Amino acid sequence: MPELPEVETVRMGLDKWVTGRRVAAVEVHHPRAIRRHLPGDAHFAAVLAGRTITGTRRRGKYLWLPLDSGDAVIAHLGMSGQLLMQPPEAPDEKHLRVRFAFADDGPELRFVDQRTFGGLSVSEGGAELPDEIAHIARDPMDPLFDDDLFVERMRAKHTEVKRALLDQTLISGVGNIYADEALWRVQLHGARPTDALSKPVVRRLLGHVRDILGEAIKAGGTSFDALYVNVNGESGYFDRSLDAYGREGLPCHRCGTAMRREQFMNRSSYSCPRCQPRPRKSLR
DNA sequence: CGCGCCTCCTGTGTGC
DNA sequence: TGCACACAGGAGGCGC
Repeated sequence: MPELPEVETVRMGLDKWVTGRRVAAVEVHHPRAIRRHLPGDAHFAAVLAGRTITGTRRRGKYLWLPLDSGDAVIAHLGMSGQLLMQPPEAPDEKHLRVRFAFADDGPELRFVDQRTFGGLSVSEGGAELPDEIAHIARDPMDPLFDDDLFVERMRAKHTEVKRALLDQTLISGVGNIYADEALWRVQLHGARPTDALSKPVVRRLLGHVRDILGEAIKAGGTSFDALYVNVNGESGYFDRSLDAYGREGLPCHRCGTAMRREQFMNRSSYSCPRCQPRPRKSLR
């Protein structure tokens, strides 16, 4: 369940392995792994062959590899995607979707994805910022993220605060886990209407989001099972310090009340019934 | 146009 | 033991 910290961990791990290397050949093992590429898999592989990767970039949960052609390879890990560096002789993973072999015959880059919610695509001229992800907001770790604009935009929305946190066009990089963690810290129930939140509360919420993402990057990303593994093959361990996510029935780390789980947006939300009371009036 | 629901996908865990 | 089903959930697409 990679969110921003996990994707950043992958990006950092990948950077030293792929930057400056020339792609020799790309094999697509599963058509669904290539997204939004109408010319097809063969074309995808053809435009990448012979290109040199010039770096690694990220916005929110999206990752891209700028190429010397000015194009870029976009990657989204979805639920279970992994980007692994493997020696060419290593046996294929069960869910290997795409293989990048390099001209130097060194370690391969492999995209492995069990649930195929993730995918790769080529962005023409997208080395700086792919058009395909231009609609994704800057993430709060981006030096150019505009705090005032975020506060203004959130308060202008007519929705619930957790929905807003998960809206990647408002703020990117936050997923279900870190949204619950930030809401726990600021002591808000996720169903609280955004337009009724004060500026200081939204500002504090943003501060917690930023803190949590930063802490998780430091810890190397969260993981709950073997699905998420960073580029070096190590699982993250931030889950040891979670206060809300996955803690149904366990005592709140602040007041000791048993944490609750609710269905929200077709997924689980965890909160403290005492510190995060449900709003009296839900929307509509 | 804003908002919110549906769907895609497969391995794991649970209950009968 | 085996089957059925819930669950994990990011984000594009679409309906209201």
